[in-house]
Amino acid sequence: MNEMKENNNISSVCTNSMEKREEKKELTRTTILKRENFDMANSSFITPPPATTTSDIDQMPSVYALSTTATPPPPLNSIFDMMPCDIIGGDQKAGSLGFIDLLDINQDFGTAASLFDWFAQNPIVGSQQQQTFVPSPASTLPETSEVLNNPATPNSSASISSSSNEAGNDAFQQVKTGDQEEEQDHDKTKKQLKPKKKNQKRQREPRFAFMTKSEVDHLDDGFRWRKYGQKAVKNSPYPRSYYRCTSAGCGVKKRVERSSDDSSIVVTTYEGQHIHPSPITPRGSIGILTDSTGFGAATSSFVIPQTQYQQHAYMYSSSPSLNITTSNTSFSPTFSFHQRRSDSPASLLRDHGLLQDIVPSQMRKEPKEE
DNA sequence: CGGGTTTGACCCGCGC
DNA sequence: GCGCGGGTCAAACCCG
Repeated sequence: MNEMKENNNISSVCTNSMEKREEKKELTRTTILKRENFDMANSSFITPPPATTTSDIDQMPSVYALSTTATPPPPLNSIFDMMPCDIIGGDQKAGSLGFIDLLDINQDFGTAASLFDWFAQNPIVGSQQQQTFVPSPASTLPETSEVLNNPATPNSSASISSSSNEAGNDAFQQVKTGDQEEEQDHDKTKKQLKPKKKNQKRQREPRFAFMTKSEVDHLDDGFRWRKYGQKAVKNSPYPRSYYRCTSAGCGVKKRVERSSDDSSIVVTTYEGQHIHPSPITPRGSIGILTDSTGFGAATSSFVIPQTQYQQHAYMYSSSPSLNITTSNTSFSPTFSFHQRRSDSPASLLRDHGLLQDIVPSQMRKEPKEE
């Protein structure tokens, strides 16, 4: 109970105190993460090496990578090596993010103004499918990466069907086709539908997770969220918070929790797709921006859980001299906090904090427009 | 008073 | 079948 209280305090501080948020904005680094099977319950995917002072924000940029073996994977050689992004498919055991569906991220996000837009434009690749994750010549974590072990999907945007994740894909399709009402009803009349569920496996929308090095639990991503639940996470001193988009008809949810191993890392999981622009921003506030020039800022912290059996984690220092591959299929997963009210703490964050670190300056100058 | 948060209870799926 | 744990509900509470 006391533990819960403490956790609540953590959460409250982060979500309620604008001043605190503003105060901590500089301590925030955001990362989309790429992971195959991240066991959220165990939160074991990150174990910062002792030698590294993860608490020292100034130490960033840094890269977390994982390996199932005791042998540290080779250093990351290109931006692709730490390309983070995943889609977590539906139809999964709640809470356990095993069998995460990966999306072929070797694609051009250029036409998508937001992750959600991108989702809408690109089919999901099921978990049983292959992912062309990192076309990096310096394939890191070869022994651990299912991505690398799996044959790459030649045409990422082609394959949708998934043996085990059709439910998830279907859910996604529903979103794509504007069939949100069913999902909404599914939520709102859940209890009424219970009898049905006996025969019908619960469908989950694709999920997208990213990790943020931040002391702020609930990052302001431009959308308005209502917290509808909080649960203690097994084997973690930190609770998991559940949020739902407050926009009418929008069933997007997100979960926020801290890594038990590294309290400075926040794992945010989005589920579903917004059917509306951000109430604060003209477009979805989370923007995937194509950056063929690489990470100009190169100061982000990339957390890359790589494997299903994460047992070891290694940290690499990413340097500005990263070998950035500049193919037209490359993209830099960055979070773009678009236009917002100038007096909002988020704007401060954008202007002086996180954004500067994670979004190359040129991209900040001209946000994607449609 | 409306909207957001907290929190205990409940539901459900899964593993044993 | 049972227990566990994640996810959700909803009443109570808080706050501006």
